[in-house]
Amino acid sequence: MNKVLPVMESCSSCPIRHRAVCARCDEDELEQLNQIKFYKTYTAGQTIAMRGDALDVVASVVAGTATLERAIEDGRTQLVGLLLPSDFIGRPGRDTLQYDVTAVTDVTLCCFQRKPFESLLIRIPHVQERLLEMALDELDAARDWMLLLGRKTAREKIASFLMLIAKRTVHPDGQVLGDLSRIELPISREAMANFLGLTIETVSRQFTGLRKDGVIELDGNRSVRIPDLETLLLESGDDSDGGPLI
Amino acid sequence: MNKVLPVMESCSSCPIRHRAVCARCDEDELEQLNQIKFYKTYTAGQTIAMRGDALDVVASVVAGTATLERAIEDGRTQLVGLLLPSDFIGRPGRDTLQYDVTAVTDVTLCCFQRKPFESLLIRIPHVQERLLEMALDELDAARDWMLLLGRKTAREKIASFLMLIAKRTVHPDGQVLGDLSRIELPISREAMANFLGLTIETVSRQFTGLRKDGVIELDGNRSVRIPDLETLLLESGDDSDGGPLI
DNA sequence: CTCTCGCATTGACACAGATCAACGGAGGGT
DNA sequence: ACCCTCCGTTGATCTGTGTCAATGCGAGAG
Repeated sequence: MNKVLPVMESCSSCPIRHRAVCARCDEDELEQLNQIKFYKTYTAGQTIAMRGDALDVVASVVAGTATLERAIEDGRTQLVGLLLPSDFIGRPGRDTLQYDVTAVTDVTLCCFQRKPFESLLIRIPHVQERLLEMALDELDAARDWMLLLGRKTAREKIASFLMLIAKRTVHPDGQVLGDLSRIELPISREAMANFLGLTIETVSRQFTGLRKDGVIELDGNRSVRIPDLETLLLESGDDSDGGPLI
Repeated sequence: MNKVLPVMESCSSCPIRHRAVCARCDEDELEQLNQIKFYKTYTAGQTIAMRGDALDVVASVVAGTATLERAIEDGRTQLVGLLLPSDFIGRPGRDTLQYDVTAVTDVTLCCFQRKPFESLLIRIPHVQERLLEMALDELDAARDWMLLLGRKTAREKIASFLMLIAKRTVHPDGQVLGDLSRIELPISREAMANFLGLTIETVSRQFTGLRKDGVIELDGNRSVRIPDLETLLLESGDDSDGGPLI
């Protein structure tokens, strides 16, 4: 757990700075936020919260990966969100959770009791504004995912997922963490299947297909090298126009 | 267009009351909102806005149905939102649109110039709060739809869609508009297919299937009678536990 | 070192839904 | 009345992905 410390360090100066919630906070406001924050850690596989639970905290992911999922009784499961460092969990103004939250690796959360956090929002309106912006970003992401789930082929789904992970392999402050052409998959084949609306077998087959076609190279199960990001983008079925790749 | 007037009437007292944005507005605040609002109408089939357009207004649907959709170049299209009366279009803080907005029937919008609306938000913070709440509602809806797109069968998708329309066949103030067991489909088979991630042929076949099994009765193409809502819910694959049907 | 256990891969086959194609029926213009 | 067009339905067939089953493989325990 040592390697997460630097991130926690940065977190301690402003608890949810990762997504620039507090970009405009002054010293006094930061101090107020710091007073109500605390850290909590979970081990891989542990349930963080379940659907229907009372939601008395909001939190931001400091380290590790968690999933947000929705299931039907017969076992079918859909991953509706992938929570990577800097992502936000829980909502002011909501008192129950709609989804199951699970730690897929060891996870460190920076938490706030919801009630004090909400009162703070009233005093610091630009944080409220920022929360709306974050919610709208998530809404856009969810809608893009709807296009993927409803209209893309298995191969395009895998390519899109790899692009997503590549894009997220950057530090919150904008710096690229490592070589983009080598990414570490944060989740298992099963979680990917549930994220993409596929089965593990199909996920596996598509990985082999992309490997045989030279689009990706596999190094173990969790490490993927991407010789050419542009080729992968082409495979993802997304519009290639407009804007830089990352 | 005569029949929409009553709704516009109610809208004129508070422009976006439909989703209770202004539930807590006092007379003065309502007056401020009324000063910057105006109405705009579109005819069936007309494009309201396209992806990438500058977004200089926000609006609420007063009458009619519009769709929010995302497409890839090869023609594949996914409907990412269905806009019924009381729904909100456009976002404060965003200046371009991410999706195509199309009127599928004649549509009346109650619009606000975005900039004045945003300045108003600063002066009326509880409206900002309400916007966050609305965004989170939409996020939940989008995530539920992800489960449908990724994991449900064609029959379940159709049943879920019918349940959604049945649920929305209520007046914003909570009163049921008509008999819930008879619903009018607001969109064509093609739009349904794009909403559910299916083809028109499959949509058609599932309708016939549900009709033959006595789950629904069809009266023309756009009118559906539901003898037993509970049966339909069962077909939709949703958890039947918890809460009233509507 | 070997045994196990959990995850991933691969193969054979089945099937839901897509695709291709023909037909029907309502509405609107002339 | 007629035709024409658009939309929906139905049928025949194809195919991508799911299902079932066997095998591989790395990590941790003993």
